[in-house]
Amino acid sequence: MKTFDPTDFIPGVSLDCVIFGFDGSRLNVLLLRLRGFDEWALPGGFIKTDEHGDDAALRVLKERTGVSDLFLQQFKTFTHPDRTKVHVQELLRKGIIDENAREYFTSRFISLGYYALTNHNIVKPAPDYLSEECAWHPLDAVPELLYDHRAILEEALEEVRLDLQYHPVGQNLLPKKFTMPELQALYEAILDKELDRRNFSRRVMSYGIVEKLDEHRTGMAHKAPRLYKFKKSAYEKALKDGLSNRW
Amino acid sequence: MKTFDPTDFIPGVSLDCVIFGFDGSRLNVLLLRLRGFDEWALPGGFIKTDEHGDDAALRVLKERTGVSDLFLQQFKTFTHPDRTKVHVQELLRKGIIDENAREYFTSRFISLGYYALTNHNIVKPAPDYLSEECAWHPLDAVPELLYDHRAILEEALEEVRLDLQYHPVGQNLLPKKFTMPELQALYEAILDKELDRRNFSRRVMSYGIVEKLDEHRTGMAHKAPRLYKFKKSAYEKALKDGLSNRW
DNA sequence: CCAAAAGTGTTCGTGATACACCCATGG
DNA sequence: CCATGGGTGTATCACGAACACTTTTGG
Repeated sequence: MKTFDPTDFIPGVSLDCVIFGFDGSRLNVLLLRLRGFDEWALPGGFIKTDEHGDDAALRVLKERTGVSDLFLQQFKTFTHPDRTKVHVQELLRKGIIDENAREYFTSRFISLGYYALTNHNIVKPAPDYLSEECAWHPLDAVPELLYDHRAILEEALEEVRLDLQYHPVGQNLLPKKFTMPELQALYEAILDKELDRRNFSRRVMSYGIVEKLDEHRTGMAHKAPRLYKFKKSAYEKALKDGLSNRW
Repeated sequence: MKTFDPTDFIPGVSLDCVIFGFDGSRLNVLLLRLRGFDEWALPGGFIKTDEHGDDAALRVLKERTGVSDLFLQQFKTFTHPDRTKVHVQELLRKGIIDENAREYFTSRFISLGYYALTNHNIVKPAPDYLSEECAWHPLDAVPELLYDHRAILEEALEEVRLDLQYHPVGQNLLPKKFTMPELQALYEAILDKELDRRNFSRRVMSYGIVEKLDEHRTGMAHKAPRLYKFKKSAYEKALKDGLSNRW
């Protein structure tokens, strides 16, 4: 692996990705543990000198997860002047930063927050060159995080819940063909709230974004649930235009 | 006025403010015309080396409008690598940038987008040191803008409309005491859409954020409309928690 | 007294909520 | 054959949309 060259990147600007993974019942978030640290951190990176921020985020995502077509959304930029201060000295002291990059890392950073939604299973977590572990953590058991990453995570979660009010969710998070209970479990995991089975399916169907298939998921106990798939064009239209406005 | 010293600011990061002003019937946006340019630009600025982005935006706002307690919202960061390329050469050629700042201005910039909502009347538009004019423009007659400012403006407007779905609007935009038709005119201006008088007032009242007063606005023709004021605590709670969730 | 705008009430339809019942499957 | 979960139907209620009538004011 080639070493980190600070001149490849614009200074003072980083990005952090809150990657949510759905495992069928719970939401998890992908975290890294830096060498020599007990705390964990959000996967992040820097923007190349001629790169769009969104492309940088996609690159980071691809590097950490192996997956390239995730739903990715910029949600906020974090600019507190001391946001990295608490841990950056420790980072330098531990000697995991190359000599030539120490100055780059010492400066104040603002960070673009992105969130991504993905399926737990298609992801192969890969640590970056600063980390020794990359792993999923369920949202109700998130360990201590570096810097202001805890706050970034919280805001990402709020943002996902807000987006859910107006935009369809599920593409990339569920298998191509999925059952209604699976989709419902996803919504319940994101909202951390139980929903009524019957009303849920009626509402989803009324949006016209899923299509009923003539197949059932067999093999498990109980009645075989019917399979559905997203209607691509309607789904994308709903992503762009929203699902309904109140005024 | 002291000259611009690039070492006071973090490099490569700017901010742009989309300041919407309501004049009683239409939404306007505050724009600057740079010396020697025909195009206009959003009021913007840079972040001091030890300053929070939000504080920098408040500072810019204060400098351009004279007003300090505006509702200000960060909504997106613009990171296209060539976003300023089209005009930055022209800017340098016109010689309105100090010699010592030319290098600072030449570099690629990412820009934090903020929007603010204010009352047209309480604002005293003041050009910055690069501009010769600072003036309101109605949304349906926005002139050519520099850089990607047109796109920033469009996205800000979309964001305001989205925020309107869930959050109260009106504080700072209307006088302390206002009439229901005035509030409705504001909503109509933002949404660019006519609303039903009767349904509107019922809905607003149901949110519990305004209080009916025993006063009327007299002096104009026709029936004297009743005055209302915002209930501060309920208004702020609604700003924070939103007005209603759909799931 | 009349035009124009403000205030209030009613109806209607849609969509959310809260239920109860039937169906399929594996053990 | 039964426990468990999946699928569908229906009554009710709240809310938004559409609409009509009355009230107040200045001219």
